[in-house]
Amino acid sequence: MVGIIEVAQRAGVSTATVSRALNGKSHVSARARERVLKAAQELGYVASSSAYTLATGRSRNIGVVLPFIDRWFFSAVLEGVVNALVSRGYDITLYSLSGGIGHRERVFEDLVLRKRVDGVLTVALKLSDRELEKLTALKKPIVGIGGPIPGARSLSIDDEGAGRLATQHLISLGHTEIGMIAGNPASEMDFHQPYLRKTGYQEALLDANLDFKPQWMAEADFTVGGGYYAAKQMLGDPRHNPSAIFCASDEMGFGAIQAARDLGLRVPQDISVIGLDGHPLGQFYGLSTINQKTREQGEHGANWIVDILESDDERELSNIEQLNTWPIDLEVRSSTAKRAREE
Amino acid sequence: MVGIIEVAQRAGVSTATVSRALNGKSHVSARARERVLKAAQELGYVASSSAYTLATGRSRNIGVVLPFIDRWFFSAVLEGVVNALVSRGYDITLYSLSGGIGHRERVFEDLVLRKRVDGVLTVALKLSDRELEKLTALKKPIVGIGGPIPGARSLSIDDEGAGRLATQHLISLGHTEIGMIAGNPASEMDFHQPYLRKTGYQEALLDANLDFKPQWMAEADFTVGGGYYAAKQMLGDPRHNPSAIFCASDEMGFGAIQAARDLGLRVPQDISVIGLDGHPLGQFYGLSTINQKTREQGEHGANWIVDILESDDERELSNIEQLNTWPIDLEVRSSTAKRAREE
DNA sequence: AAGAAGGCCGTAAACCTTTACAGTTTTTGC
DNA sequence: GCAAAAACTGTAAAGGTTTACGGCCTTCTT
Repeated sequence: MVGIIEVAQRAGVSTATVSRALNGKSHVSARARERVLKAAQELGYVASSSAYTLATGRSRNIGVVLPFIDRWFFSAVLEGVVNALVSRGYDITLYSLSGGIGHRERVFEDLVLRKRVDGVLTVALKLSDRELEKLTALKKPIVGIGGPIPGARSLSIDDEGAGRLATQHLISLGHTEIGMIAGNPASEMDFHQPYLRKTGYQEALLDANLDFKPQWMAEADFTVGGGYYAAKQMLGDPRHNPSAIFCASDEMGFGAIQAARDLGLRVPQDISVIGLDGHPLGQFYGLSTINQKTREQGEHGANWIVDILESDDERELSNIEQLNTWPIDLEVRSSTAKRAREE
Repeated sequence: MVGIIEVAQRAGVSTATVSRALNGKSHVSARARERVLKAAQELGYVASSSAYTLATGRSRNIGVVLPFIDRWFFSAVLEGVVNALVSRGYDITLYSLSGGIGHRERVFEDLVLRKRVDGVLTVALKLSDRELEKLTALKKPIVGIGGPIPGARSLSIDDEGAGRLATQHLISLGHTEIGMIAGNPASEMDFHQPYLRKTGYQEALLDANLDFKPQWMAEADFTVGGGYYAAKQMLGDPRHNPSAIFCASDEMGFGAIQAARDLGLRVPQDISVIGLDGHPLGQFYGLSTINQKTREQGEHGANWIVDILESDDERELSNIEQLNTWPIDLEVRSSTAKRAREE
């Protein structure tokens, strides 16, 4: 195994100089630097990261912990995170909590803490006091994506505002009987996004002095199938079917569109549907949506935590934002249109 | 920061004993072990992983490199990999190549090699000779999922056989005009799955003495939208529209079903569709498919590489399989049925 | 031309653990 | 009860890097 000593010998300098040259530090003459670089290149030398970490206390590694991986939202965030971190020269260590009970505790106690990572990025997780305490005790920066973390920095959309905006879009098209397919408790993330989105919907109705009927509120599990089933029940009942539906996720929106079609309803002539996410399939289905630019959220969160890590200066650090409400876009496509139903 | 020395002092033993006790080695008395465990618990001690790695040369960390993360196949594999590795006490370092050119080289040269990982798991990647050489030179085990790697162990389905089986299923239902939506070169993975699946399809037709028309072969990019567009062209042409279609991915199958419906064709009465993947949405769409049990592939690959790492014995090592063809299941749902078209 | 300043460079300590080896205690067999 | 074997324990080296500190050499100023 080729180590720093071999490089030093070949370049005719000391190991200290090699280290300085390779890490781009100053106090190295141009000539020495060049020789070191050449020697390292020839020997194919790369510094051992464990030795580096041991000596410096930094691992250039961020722990990312998610509840699931194979659901669209999470994999999209992760994609953004990975790209941003690689560009900035950081590794990522991945933890998923989907392995069941016990898993979670193990992740936080054992794995994250062993000085393995410089910082932690959580996605849609509410940390327990104990977990938060452990993390802050180690002075590791934490950034949460997808919900506020008390006592730590976090980045998320305004779920309530998003629900309101989606509903207002439907109202602005003249709809007065507006249904919603919200999340159900079983699928609740740690942050109660479902609840917040529902609140936004209700507020928008209230503001517009519109009726609200309990039959216009259904719950589903954020999946296409769940949305399909819920929409079918709601739209299939001739006594009080709405003329528009707001779905708390795009995937449920896809299901709702399908349900409408299967019931012989045309979208958007007979029924308008709006989702919330910005799922790539939305374009295919023509689903109007609130785009929360998921991948960019991941990128931003990742850059943010690196900014924190690399600002040694205390003053500089305090310039870094503490809380970030991520902007959302209303994207109107072909699944929403002016209300056409005769009274 | 509490280190092994503090634990040793508190337990009244040497650091060597602490290390042995904590790592479950033998040659420690029950009494000493107990005291060490207690002291460690009280102090909240966890060993520094970098020091551990430096001393032992093992990192208990597997590098996983994928071309993309936010596509279904890859995130499903990843989910399986993560679960399996966490259960076995390994961390995972994630590398995605989706960041563009240059990225890939950097990943292999810089990151993977720095003794950061004990082994490498690649998904749907064909390693270049140089990359393979680097890796094997370091004696790091490599396992590839989703295609054979010459000179390394790998795990994949028989893509050709899968294509044949899907086609045979359609033939067995009496179909004689069978189309295929294959992958296009732009979306080709490193392993030419698209090509292999196409070959299987053609062989099945040949075996059954069935006609093949060029109009029955379309290419798409593995997405729902791509499948939709391709199917619409194929099914919309009254001169030679097939009565069944095999799609090289489930997502294209979803698109094909949608295209058929939009053309007024009933699935499966007018047109049968079969996919290949085992995508969770398949159940919703009633899509018949070849299930390749993606997540389990990930789990298996992960366990495999850990088995290799933990078999110190040479003989034991040789008992570990070298190549694995992953079994597939034909899952017949409601999108395929007996040919009903009159001649 | 001498002194000062500052840029370079090397030595060696520090980072924290594991483990070979040697030394000590306990157990076992007779 | 004794010798031999086994089990346990401690000391210290090793693992590969970074970096504080001090010394040396240039270069510039006056």
